[in-house]
Amino acid sequence: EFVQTALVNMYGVLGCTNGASKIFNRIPAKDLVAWNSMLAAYTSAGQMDKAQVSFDAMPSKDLYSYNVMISGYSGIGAIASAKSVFDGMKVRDVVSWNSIISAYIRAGDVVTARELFRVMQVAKNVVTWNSLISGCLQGGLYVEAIDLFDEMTATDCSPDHVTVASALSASAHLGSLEIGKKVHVYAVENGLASSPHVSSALIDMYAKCGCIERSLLVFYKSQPKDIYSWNAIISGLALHGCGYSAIKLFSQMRQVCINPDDITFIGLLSACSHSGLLQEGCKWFRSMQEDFRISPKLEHYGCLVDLLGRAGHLDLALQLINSMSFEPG
RNA sequence: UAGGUUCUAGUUUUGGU
Repeated sequence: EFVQTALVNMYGVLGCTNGASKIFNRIPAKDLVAWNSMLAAYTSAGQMDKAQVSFDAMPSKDLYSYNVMISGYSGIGAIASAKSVFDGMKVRDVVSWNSIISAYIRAGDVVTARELFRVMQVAKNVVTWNSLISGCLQGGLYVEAIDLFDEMTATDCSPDHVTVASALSASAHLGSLEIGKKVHVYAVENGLASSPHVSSALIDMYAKCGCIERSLLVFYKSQPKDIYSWNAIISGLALHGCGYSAIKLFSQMRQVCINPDDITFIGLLSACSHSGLLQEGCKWFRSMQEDFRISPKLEHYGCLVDLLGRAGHLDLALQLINSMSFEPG
């Protein structure tokens, strides 16, 4: 029974709801956890019709069942359905509150998320705080994100690496080296500075706050360097007009077998653009498609149009725009 | 001996869209 439930979960994680339901149907005595696992498989695949049918058919439900439904509806942007599941609960735990708060955040409604955060009757945990802080970031409310970080440090719920990465991102958007440094100090003092999320956020923060030297320092010290860190330093060098350094790091990245993604090329192309490297930019734009099989997105075209325009080739820039297979955003 | 299931996250072009 435990084994079969584990299989249902495995199929669920893989997004294979057919496999999950086959296993589920073969379980002779389905307990509540098995039902919840089947529900989770449907909700994480976004199949809310099937999830709702299972939910209604369940012989009994617990907090997990309701919470899974809230996050499922949240995931497909059905905020009204998420709310009605939440409202239908007699007892709610912190995960229920976190799920409904995230639902409003995903819907872009930070106002309601903030209200729920303030009135919730169960103790907040680190996810509650992180959810609202991340909502503020998505809504461009960077000062509020930092205020929440400060408020959180005064509670008995300590920030974790997710919180710190978010606070660093807020500092970066504000361009405030002073705030960013404070968050960095907090991270070091609390043993959170070596997480990959925090490392890349530090690299980004120092670069955006005008301090490319510190950004490079963090980059070289960080271990292991994941694609987020590589992308952050390449974009950072681009921002500072260090085109050749960006290209150099790009080739180092490939030497250590990190595969560039579409974000890497936005950084690389913008580096070429900021440094006026016309030939290089065109070369990498082609290479991106031919060697890396990455089809250009709006941002890549934007970089290249900018590059061509700055070099005085407005005719070629226009030609490129006309060659796009989709309408400019 | 209470176990398998639920919530948050860092990198993104165009100097002031």
